[in-house]
This record gives sequence, C-alpha cells and structure tokens, in this order.
Amino acid sequence: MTRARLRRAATNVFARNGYHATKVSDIVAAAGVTQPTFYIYCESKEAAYEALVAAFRDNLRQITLTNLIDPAIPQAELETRVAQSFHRFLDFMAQDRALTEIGFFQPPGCSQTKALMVDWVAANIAQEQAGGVFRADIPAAHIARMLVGLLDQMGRMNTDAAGRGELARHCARLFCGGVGMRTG
Amino acid sequence: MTRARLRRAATNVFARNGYHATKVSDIVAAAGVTQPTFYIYCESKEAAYEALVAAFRDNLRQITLTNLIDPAIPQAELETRVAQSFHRFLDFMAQDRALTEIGFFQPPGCSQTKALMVDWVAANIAQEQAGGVFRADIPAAHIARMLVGLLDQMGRMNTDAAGRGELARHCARLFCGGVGMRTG
Amino acid sequence: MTRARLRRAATNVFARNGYHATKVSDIVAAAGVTQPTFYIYCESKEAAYEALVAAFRDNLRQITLTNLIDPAIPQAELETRVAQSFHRFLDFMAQDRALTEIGFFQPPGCSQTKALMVDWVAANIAQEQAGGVFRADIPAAHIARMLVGLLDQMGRMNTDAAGRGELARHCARLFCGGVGMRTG
Amino acid sequence: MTRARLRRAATNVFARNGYHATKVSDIVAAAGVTQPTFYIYCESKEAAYEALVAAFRDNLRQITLTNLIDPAIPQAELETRVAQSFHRFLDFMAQDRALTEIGFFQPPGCSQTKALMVDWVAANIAQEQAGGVFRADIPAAHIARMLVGLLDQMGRMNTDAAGRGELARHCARLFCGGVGMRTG
DNA sequence: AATGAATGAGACTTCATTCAT
DNA sequence: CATGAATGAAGTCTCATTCAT
Repeated sequence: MTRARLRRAATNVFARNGYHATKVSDIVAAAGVTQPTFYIYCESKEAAYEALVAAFRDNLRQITLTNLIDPAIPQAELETRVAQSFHRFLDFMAQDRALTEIGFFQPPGCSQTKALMVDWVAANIAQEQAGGVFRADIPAAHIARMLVGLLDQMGRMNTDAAGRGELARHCARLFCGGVGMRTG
Repeated sequence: MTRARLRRAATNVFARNGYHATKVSDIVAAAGVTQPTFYIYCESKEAAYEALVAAFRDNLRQITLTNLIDPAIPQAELETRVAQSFHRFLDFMAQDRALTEIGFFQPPGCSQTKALMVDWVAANIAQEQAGGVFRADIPAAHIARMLVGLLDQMGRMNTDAAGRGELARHCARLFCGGVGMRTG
Repeated sequence: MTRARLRRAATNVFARNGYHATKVSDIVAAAGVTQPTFYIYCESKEAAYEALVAAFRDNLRQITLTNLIDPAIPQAELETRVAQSFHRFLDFMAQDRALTEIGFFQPPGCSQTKALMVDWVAANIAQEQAGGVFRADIPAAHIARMLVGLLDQMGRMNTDAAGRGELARHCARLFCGGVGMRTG
Repeated sequence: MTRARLRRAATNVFARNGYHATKVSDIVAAAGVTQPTFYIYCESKEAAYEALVAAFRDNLRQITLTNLIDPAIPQAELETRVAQSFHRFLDFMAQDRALTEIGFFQPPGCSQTKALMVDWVAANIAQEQAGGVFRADIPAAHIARMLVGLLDQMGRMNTDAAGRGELARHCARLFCGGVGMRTG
C-alpha cells in the first residue's frame, strides 16, 4: 500500500520535474509519508528512478516483440498491419504518460532506452526484410532508427484514443510509402 | 582568449556530463582558470548553458531555412535533393559534436529545440506540399515530426564524412519512398 | 529545544557582531548544532534576523501602549508618573540586552524601529497634550522624538536595577522640566 | 581630481547602501574609474570608510567646541542661545547629508561617534553647570545624552533651512524647559 | 512499519584585492 | 597615473541520507 503510493508519487514527480530537479522530499510529500519511509522501500533516489525506467523498458520490450510481422502477409495489407503496430506503441505510451515520460523522454535513461529499442526493432526488421516484407536495400538498423525516431516525435503529441488511430495510420503511410508523390 | 577557452571547456564538459552533473569547478578546471573567472564571463552556470543552447538553435535555424526545396524540381531529382538536405543537417550536427549534444540531445533544452525545429521544418514542408513536391494527404506537422525524429536517431550515429553521405542517401530514400516493396 | 537554543545563540551572536559580520556558522557553533539544522528552523539568515527584530518591536509596542498617561493626573504627580514610564522602558531594554541590541541599536532595523516608536509615542503624546498633561505649543512628533532620543542614549548605559531607577528619575526630570534653572 | 571624485563617490554610495552592502566596484563605477585606481588612493575599503567617519567627527568636534555657552549669559537669553547651538548642529548635519549619514547614522561607527559626542558635550555641560547656566542636580553626562539623543532624532528629519530654524527653537524650548505645563 | 530530528558533503556565487602592462 | 584581467578566501544554502525511538 505504502509501496504503491510511493511508486505512484515517484513516477509523477519524476515525470513532472525530471530526475535531478526532483527531491526525495518532494516524492515523500506527494506520497504522504516521511523521508525515512522512502528508504525503507527504496535503496536510494537513483535506484528508485532506475526501477521505474527498467519497468518501462520491460513493457516496451514486450510490445516490440509482439509487433513482428508475419512474412506471409499480403503486400496489400501491409500498411494496415504496420498501422496496427504503431497503434500498439502509441497506446502503450499513452497508457501511463508519466512512466513513459521517465522511460522514453527524460534523461538520464531515455537515450539508452531508445538505443535498446533500436536494437530490438532492428532484429524484427531484419527478419521482416528476410521474409520479403520490407525493402532490403537499406540496413535494418537504419530503418529501425527511422521507426524509433518517428515514434519518439509522434509519442510527444497528446492525443486521445481516436487521435492515436489516425496518427498511427499516418505513421504507417509515411513509414511504408514515404512522402514522395506517386508518379505514374 | 579566456572567454573562448571557457566556452570550449563548458561545451565539452556539459556535453560529457550533462547540465546537472556538471559543476562549475569542472568547467574552470578544464579551462585552466579559477572559479571567479567563470563569473566574469558568465552570469551563472545556467546562463552559460543557455547561451550554448541558443547558439546551437540559431545555427540549426539557418540550416533549416536553406533546406527549402524549389517546387520546380523534377520528381526524378527529388530524392537526390532531399539527400542533400539530410547531408547538410548531418554535417552540421557532426561539425561540433559537443555543441550538438547540448543543443539537440541533452535536457534541459533538447525537447524544446526539437519542438522548434518541428515548427521550422513544418513551415518548409507546408510550402513544399503546396508546390506539389510532397504528398499532401498527411499534415505537414506529421511529416516534419518524421523528419526530425529521423535526424534525431541518425544524428546519434558517429560516422565519418563518407558515412554521412551514405546515411543521408538512406534517409532520403526512406523519407521519400518508405520501406514498402515497390510492387510493380 | 533546538529551536530555542538556536534562537538564543542567534540573538547573542547577532548582538555581538552585527548582522553582516555574523556568519551562520557562528550561530550554529554557538548553538551546538550543524548548519543544515539552522535551515530547518530558519528560512534564511535574513529571516532569522528579521524575526528577532519583529519580536522586539512587538514587545516595545506593548510597553509603549501601556505608558499612556491618564489626563486626570495631578501635575504634582506627573514627574513621578513619567519616571515610571521611563523605568518601564529601561527595564524592558535591560531585560534581554542582546535582543535590545538587535532591535534598537543595530542596523539594519534600528532606524525603522525608532521611526515606528516615534509614531507610537507621538500618538500617546498627542492625547496627553489634548488632555492638558503636556504643553501643546510643540508638535507631538517633536516631543516624541525627544523622548525616543533620550531613551536611545540612556538605554545604552549598562546599569543595574537600582541605577535604572535613578536614571529614570533623571530622565523624567529632564523631560518634564528641562535643564534651565528655575528662576523665581 | 581623481581623489576628489573617489571621495565623493564613496561618500554617496556608502551613505546610500551602508558599509557592508557597498562594494568597491560600486564606488569605482560611481567615480568613473577602475578598481585598481581605488587602491592607489585608498588602503582598503575599510580605511576609506574610516577616513570619512574621521572627517565627520573632526568637524563635529569643532562645532561642539564652539557651542560652549558663556556663563555670563542672562537667563532670559538662554533659550535663544541654546537654539543657536542646535541650529549650528542641524545646519552642519544638513550641509553634507551623505557624510552625516556615514558619520552619525550608520554603523559601524555611528555609536562610537555619538559616544564621543556625548563626552565632548558633557565637558561643555559640566562647565556650564559650574557657571550656573544649567541646573546641577543632574549629572552632566545625562544631560549630554539627552542633547545627543535629541539631535540624533531631529537630525533625521529632512528639513529646509527655514524648517531647521523652527526645529532648533523647539529643541531649545524642550531642552531648557521640558514638556510640563508651567503651573503658575 | 514509521518518524522527528539531524547531518556530511558539497554546490554556486561573491568580493576585496593584486599583477603585469 | 591608470587598467584589463584574474584570484584566494569565504559565505549561504541544499539535499540525500541516517539514527534513536
């Protein structure tokens, strides 16, 4: 109970103020407990932060793994399928905005998180390229970076569930087809 | 002279350790001067940091403005022209890696920088869409976010001049044509 | 307990060295605690000082208010009654010499304290003049200034209880009758 | 020339801000010279201040000495003569308000100045008592303190030349005759 | 399990003062 | 005589962390 309140408080305060500008006293004030109590549940301020980051990364990892696309997919359905992947990511990021802030947008930690995500996504892309789903003349790592960069920017927009649907479709269209005019 | 050494030292130390973990004493040690000297040239640690961020943003703004694409461009040359734009961005980011770290990758400040860049780029894109250079079924803001996200990720790779050329071409290909297979 | 020790220590050290020459480290050393403890109980060095000044002023205000003289007093008893007022002031000032030093003799603050006291006393004098207790051909404000100036100087003398009695009588005699020889 | 400008600047700045809150950099800025120049003319900030205080005291001493009253004076003219003394003091204090602020109203130094003045005045009073000018049933030191206290308070009022004349007459009346009603 | 009270360590900033020119 | 540039020394304040209860 106390543990949960501390975790919630820490997430919110860290998300609002960032790691360095957050004082342990702010967290315990938000949680309605005293400072020594904080140290009953957390090794240190740093450990508390890292636990949140790690939790976010674990979830992100799961989402990423489930987004691998079956090579049997018909090209006609690809964009829709990719939109679905984007949608999952965007929903996940919106679901606990404060935690996402900590794990994905804030230093210290956000760079590492994205670097890891690039690796995970790149592994998927490589398989998908091998399966003929995506073009193979560009390294999987580069494509993975594009995807992560896209999510990074789009995830910053505060959209409701409906907005996320549209956003995901746009992402998919850009990701699959680029911005060029279709000539001919 | 001393001013330049302080600026260089501040850039490097801030880039290496981040704003909060950087102590004024670190900066002056790197510059080979004493602490009071720092305060002769800088209002405060915060002001010193902000001056660096502002300098980076100004340069970034210039680059962005020069990257507007002429609507008269033939579609066949578009990708090459886009690659040129990416190349300029990547070169700029590589030119003073430490300053880029501060202005583009590190908080506090990086989010704002990217938000600004999204606006600048979106203004370009909107014109380019109006000129028929890019598809218009996706909001310019979304396309701008993709571009910034792409640069954000690609700019993190430490590449030499040759590597940047290839990277820029890959970016352009993805940006213009997406990842999908071209189905006859 | 700690709060009281800090207050005592602050009073003594401020009184001995003055506001500017007093270091927080001096205060905490005198109180037998560490520096952070000081900041648990006091907002800042300045706030600590102001609190002492304010406390002194409040007390001074009370004393002043109770010194208003009933207009029904016979002229023959006036000097004795005035002596009583001076006695109260002198006792008050002697009672916590260090606090008096801070509130009444030391800048910053002493000028303001005396200006306030002049106002309070002037209000009394005006009533007393209206009641025919004191001559009315001199503005109450001027008389109040004489009284405050007199106390300012006399309060600086370090006298024991008996000395204060005599001093008060002298003050009263001067205040009521001046220094001139009584001719006729 | 430079010496005079520095002296004037120091006087004004010290008077406005007080000793501790005045920075050498403030003084030199006001004088339009650089910091090292200050040290060509002044041993130190403290010495500069003390020189001003000493100058004020010297002048004050002169004024005090000339205010000794001839014992041959008829009682009827006493109050007028005392008013003249007060007038001289008030004029002196008004003549260089900034220097007076430093020498007479501001710590560190004002207490000592007044203590000295009490001594000088007391010497006068003692002679005057011996000459039958003033009542002798009150120690000269006490009377001197009353006079100094009176001046201290009255000198704070910012009055023009005319106002000082009236103020001096009021002071004399209070000093000589006190506040009591003259009962037939 | 929880807290009231306290602290060790250290950061930023200021300012009187001095060289070398 | 005057200065541009620099510094030694110090002071206020903060904060993560810990006892004793």
